[in-house]
Amino acid sequence: METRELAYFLAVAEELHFGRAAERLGMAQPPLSRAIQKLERRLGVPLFDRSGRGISLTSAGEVLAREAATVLDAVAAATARTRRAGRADPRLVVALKPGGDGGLLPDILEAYRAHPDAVEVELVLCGVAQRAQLVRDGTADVAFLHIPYEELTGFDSEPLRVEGSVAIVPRGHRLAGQAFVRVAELEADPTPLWPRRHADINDPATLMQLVALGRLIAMAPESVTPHLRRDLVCVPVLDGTPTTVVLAWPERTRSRALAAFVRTASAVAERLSPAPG
Amino acid sequence: METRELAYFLAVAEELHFGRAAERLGMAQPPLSRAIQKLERRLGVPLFDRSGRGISLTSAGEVLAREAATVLDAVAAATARTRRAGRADPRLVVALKPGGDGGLLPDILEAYRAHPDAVEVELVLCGVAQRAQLVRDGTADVAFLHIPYEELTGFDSEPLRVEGSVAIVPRGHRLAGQAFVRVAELEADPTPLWPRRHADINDPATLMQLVALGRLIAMAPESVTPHLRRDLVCVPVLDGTPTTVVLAWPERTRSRALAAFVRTASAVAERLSPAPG
DNA sequence: CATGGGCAATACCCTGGAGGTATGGAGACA
DNA sequence: TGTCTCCATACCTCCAGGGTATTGCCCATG
Repeated sequence: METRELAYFLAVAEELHFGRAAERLGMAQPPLSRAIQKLERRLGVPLFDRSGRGISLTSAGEVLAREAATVLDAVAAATARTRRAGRADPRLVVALKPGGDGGLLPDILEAYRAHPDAVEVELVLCGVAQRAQLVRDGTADVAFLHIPYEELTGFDSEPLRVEGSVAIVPRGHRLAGQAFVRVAELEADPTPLWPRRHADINDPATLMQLVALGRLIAMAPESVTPHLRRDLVCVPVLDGTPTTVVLAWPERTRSRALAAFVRTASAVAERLSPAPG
Repeated sequence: METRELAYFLAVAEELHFGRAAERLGMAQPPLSRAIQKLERRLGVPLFDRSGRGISLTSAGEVLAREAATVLDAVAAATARTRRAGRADPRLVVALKPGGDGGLLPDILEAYRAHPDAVEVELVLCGVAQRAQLVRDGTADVAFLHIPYEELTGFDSEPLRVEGSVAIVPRGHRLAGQAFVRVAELEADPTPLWPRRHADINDPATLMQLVALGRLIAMAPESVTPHLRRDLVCVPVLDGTPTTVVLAWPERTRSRALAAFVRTASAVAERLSPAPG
């Protein structure tokens, strides 16, 4: 099976219409029909039900749609990773969201620089959704992810640090003076608790603004504390879900530079915090 | 990048010789050379060092070799899974080694049969090395694996049961009467302890024969006990590494039949043992 | 029931590129 | 320096993948 055929198939599977799929692929409909027929003949299995008006995926077709997407992702990642490995200056691309390193990054970078296998480190600061994607598609080598907020499917990983939860409230807030709170207290408050009820806010600045205005109370890993606006304060949440900061990289990857980075990061995390993972 | 090109590249990367690679691929050397050149041009990156006598992989080439293997495995798996999904009678193929189900399989099968999404279950009994491979390459849907003896890389999994370790010794052995032993005692014994020092024995019959002859002491999960030869006995190892029996299936897979099987197995395991995972 | 429209399949042609053969050319080693 | 090895280049062939024109089938609609 050639990747071209898989791309053709996936286009038809998504459009469920040979004509539109062909247009999307920049080709005519008949060769596309033939390519799919050929694929079906080779696999010995029908992929589409063509019963009159419109087509639909057979169960085999549904399986192949999934698999084809996997393969095409892997091919795209292979291209990106190979290209990057071929650049003259070897670099390690690290993806993280601002403040998403649990405060460990400066020490990790300093310790890593001393390592014999170390290469230049490039930091990519990005939003929450892109981070894992950047590693999956080969743009980045490794990312700081937060469990349980992000999926580790398809990654190898190394836990670095476990963080407790804090509630973020305006400086003058009723809870601001307390030594700690519990989740139940926060939920009892008339102010909505993020991310329990407002999972659709993805921009931290917006979120913090809403907190400052008293429209929300936010819960976050304790490492956000140093980066917080001055008009907000943190209160530890005793029974909040702990967050684990992990380094995640693609399975089967084992460049010396990456291995050194992971080992350094792990050592730094262990040195800086009593109980890592 | 077409899969054909990746296969070509991988052949050359493995042989490190265009002539031999071409022979292996059943083609002439010049078109192979050209195909690789084209690939290098498209990627914008040299994949081989061609400095006189012999060739070698560049660092980009090493990356692509890994990635190409991943892609080709994914393509092979896609073919196998699609073909199997297209067969008239839907089946769930379960791979396990004899006795590798932790004694759970009969109950799981019985419970599964009652499930609305259940399909015919086909059991593939196989050796330890093939089990994960069968799932990876799409021949099987799901396998019973043993942690930490087997890698879960690339799989989703569900832990079913945690088992203690037992030492296997001949019936008349010095340790046979004891209520339990510790690893240190076993290591102190002049008889070599498997798998610590004899990891190269893969055939259980051979292994058991060696144990019966007093040439080895074997450590294994406790669920081997019912299948043991009558001339051997088990002694619990108090501080032996516990084994977790898990169900493992390919990431991103979610057929109804498989989901039903996993959920059933998990429920059965929870019912039969106090503390699963 | 007849007709028209939408859409995939078929028929037929054409071109680019994959593959083959012959040969060149650059190191390595005697 | 000559020769051997092995990859690259030159040149040719042919087929597979792509295009255009058309048919065939199903369904909707009057």
